[in-house]
Order: sequence, then C-alpha cells, then structure tokens
Amino acid sequence: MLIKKEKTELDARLVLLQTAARLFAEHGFEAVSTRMLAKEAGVNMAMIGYYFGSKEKLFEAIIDEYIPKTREALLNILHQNITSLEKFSMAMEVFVDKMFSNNAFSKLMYRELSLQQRPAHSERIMDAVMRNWQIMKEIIAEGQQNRTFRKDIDTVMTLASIFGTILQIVNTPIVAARAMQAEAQNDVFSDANRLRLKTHLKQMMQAHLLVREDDNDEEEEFQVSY
Amino acid sequence: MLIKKEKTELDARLVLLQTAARLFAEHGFEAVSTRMLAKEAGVNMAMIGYYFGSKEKLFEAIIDEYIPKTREALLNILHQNITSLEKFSMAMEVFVDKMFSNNAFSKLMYRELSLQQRPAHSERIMDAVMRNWQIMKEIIAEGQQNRTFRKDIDTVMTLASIFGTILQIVNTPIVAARAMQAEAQNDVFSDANRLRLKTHLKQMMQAHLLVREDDNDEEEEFQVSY
DNA sequence: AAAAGTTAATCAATCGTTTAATTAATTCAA
DNA sequence: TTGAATTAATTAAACGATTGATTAACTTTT
Repeated sequence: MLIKKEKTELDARLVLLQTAARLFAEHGFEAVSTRMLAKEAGVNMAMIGYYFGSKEKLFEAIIDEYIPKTREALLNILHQNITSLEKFSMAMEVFVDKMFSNNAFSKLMYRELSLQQRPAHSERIMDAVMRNWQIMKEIIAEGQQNRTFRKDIDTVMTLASIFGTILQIVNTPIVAARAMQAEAQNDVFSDANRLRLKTHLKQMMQAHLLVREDDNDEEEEFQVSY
Repeated sequence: MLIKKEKTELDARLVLLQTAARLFAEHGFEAVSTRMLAKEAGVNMAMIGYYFGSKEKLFEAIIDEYIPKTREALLNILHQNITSLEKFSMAMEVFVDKMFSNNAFSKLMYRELSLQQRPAHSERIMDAVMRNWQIMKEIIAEGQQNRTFRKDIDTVMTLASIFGTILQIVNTPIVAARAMQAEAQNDVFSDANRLRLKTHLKQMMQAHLLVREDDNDEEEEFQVSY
C-alpha cells in the first residue's frame, strides 16, 4: 500500500512529463516511441493521450514546463547598480548555469530549433531564446552609452559567440571531452568545467568588449583587422 | 530516348545520395522515410537496399562523400610564411566558408553528433571534427611560442567559441535572422553575412589572443577577471 | 452513484527491408 | 556483326514489425 501511495503522489502525468523530457533529450523526439516512454515511466500507454492528447502535445507541455525562467534573474541583474561589464558577466554566468544544469533539455531545445519540423515547438522555444538575446542586447547598448564598451563590435555576432560557445559544450560534450582528453563524457558538466567556461567567456568578452585606453573615440561601425 | 539517357547518366545511386543528403539535412534522418526519399529521387524504393544496403548505410555513404576535405587547405595555411595571427584568421575563414557553403550538411553532421544515436555515424564525424580542432590547436601553440599569443587563454574553450559561433549561425539561422531582423531566413547565408561573421571572428579573436603591450610576460595559467 | 483514473487490446497507417519477376545492358562465341 | 547467354538494373508487391492513437471495459476516488 505504501508503494501505491507513492505512485499516486507522483502521479502519472508528472512521471510521464519527467520521463519524456529525459528520453527525448537522450534519444530525440522521433526515436522515442510512446510504448518505450510508457514502459520507462511505468504507466499505461493510453495515459499519454489521456493527460496530454498526443505525443506532440506532450512535447509542448515539456517545453512550457521546463523552459528556463531566466527572465527574472536577468532583469534583476539589469537593474542593479553595477558596471555594464559586471552585468554582462553575471548574465553570462546565469546562462551557463541554466544550460549546464538543464543540459539535456538544452540539447533538446536546440535540436528542435535546428530542425524546425514542428512549428508549435519552434515558436515556443524561439520566444524564450529571443527574450534572452534582447536582454543581452540591452546590456551591450548600455555599456556602449557608458563609453565602457566599444561601438565597433557586431552585437548580433557577439551574442552568437556567447550562446554558441555554451551550446558547443552543452550540445556536443563529446567533442569538448575529446579535446580536453577527459576520460568520461559526463565530466564535461562538472563544476570545474562550469567555472572554466565562465572564466573563458568573461576573459574573452572583456577583451572583445571593453574600450581600450589607446582606442580613439570615433564611432566607426566596423573596423576590419586582419 | 533523350530522357532515358539523361536518367541513365546521373544514375540512381548518385541521385539517391544527393536527394538523401538534402532531405536528411532538411528534416532529419528519422523523419525521412525510404518511400519519401525514393519518390523524391524518382527511383524505386528497393534501390536504397540495392546500392547502399540500408538507410543507415546510405547515411554513412553521405558522410564519407560530403564530409568537407579541409585538411589540405589547412595544412597549406599552416606551412605558409606568415604570422600566427594570419594563419589563425585564414583558418577561421576556411571553416566559415566550408560550413556556409555546406550549411545543410553541417546541420546534419552536428545534429548527429549531438544525438549520438548511431555510433558508426558519430565516429566518422568526430574524426573529421577532431582533425580540425587539432590543427587549430597547433596554430595557437605556435603563436604562443612566438610570444604573439597570450599564454593565459583556455585553448579548448577558445576553439569552442570559434566553432560554436559558426554553428550558432549555421545550425539555427532563424535565431540570427530574427536577431538581425532579416526578413527571410535564407538571407543569413548571404555573402554579406559570411563576411560579417568572418570579420567578427577575426576582431574578437585578435582581442582575445594577442599579447597586449601592457601585459606582463609572466606565464600564468589562468587570470580571472571579473 | 458519478467522475476520474487506469488497463489491455486493437485500430489503421507507416516503417525499413526483402522478394520474385521483369527489363536493360553487357559479354562473347559464331 | 549478329544473336543467344549472362549479368546488372529496376520494378511492383508484399513482408513482418512498429508506429501513434483509440476503444471499451475495469478500478479507484470523490
């Protein structure tokens, strides 16, 4: 009876949601059959239809449930009384933390965004992604008005670098692991590597963004250096 | 009879290979059925088994056929009599060009590398990727011995930034498009944006890699700046 | 007694692959 | 060079397995 009670408490809906999130992240949406999912979750296959309507709707529910709620954390940073560089660094840390902690889900999200097979999914994910980009844009704009950030940088490409760097680690950890000669692939998501990624991003972005003493103050759009 | 001759010349094997590459890139491996593929290619479904053995083996054939042969171009750069920064910049340009030109295939490759569902595919792709990383590592090491590149940078993370930036554009062009307020998604792969990405990478990496005049010459491993 | 939750069984559809039959191309002795 | 024999290429049809979804009966909860 204890067993029954436990199973009732974390009801079928929730265990389906969690199991599906894990399996979709591991194997991809198409590769996970409703039977495999139900078996793994320990519930009947029909519960997917009962609680979510369909496999696709279940995916949408996962997105809505698991999509990182970073907006508040970022807005909080945005309104603190610190330098633009500090805001920028703290925001990058937030992204690294969120995407490391939910690395399986991040994989899932960006795979979906890359494929763009299911518009209902892509739109949900795009909304979340663009919100993050927008906030970073604002921090950069603020730093440029401060005259602490250079004005001849490409904002969009700079953001592509930040998120691209994190995603390179999160989406294909095996590549980073091989490059670091790490023995196990899980080691990539260790605290040490999390710090390592943060440190790199801050160091690189500081060099990239900050106005140098020897810079002239002209407002050039692009400055090719080769 | 002319029609027949044409069809014979570009034989079933080749048209299958090309069509599969396109469809896999567009919709993902699992989403493309052998029937859909055969219909699109204009050949009989059984030809997949006849020429390749299976759908999976067809994918392997695509990888072997389309995987960018960048090694010679990179080794050529490596042995030129130019500065390390110039080598690094030229190498980055090679990667941008290859991945932009074959952007659909790049998507396909990294999706496979992210999923890691089919080991035979992952290994083939990993080999190609690690060769590129290795060459970049060597250029960085050379620049560090030159005392033109900083020694307190994280080489692996730096490479993650370079490839991550390019992949962020290539794999999810819709994000970059939205951020740039580009109307069509295909515009992301325009020549203008290719140049824009190259310029950004060179500018950012120059700031990140080059030894500054005001730097002391100590050989610290990490220098946290926050 | 009514509603909510759960089950096993079954639905039609589609999957990747294989078969056996047919056509086209090639080979080779006459 | 011709024509039969051999091989290669291609076809339509069917294979068993699996897919996502749904049914109707059953159990539990309210």
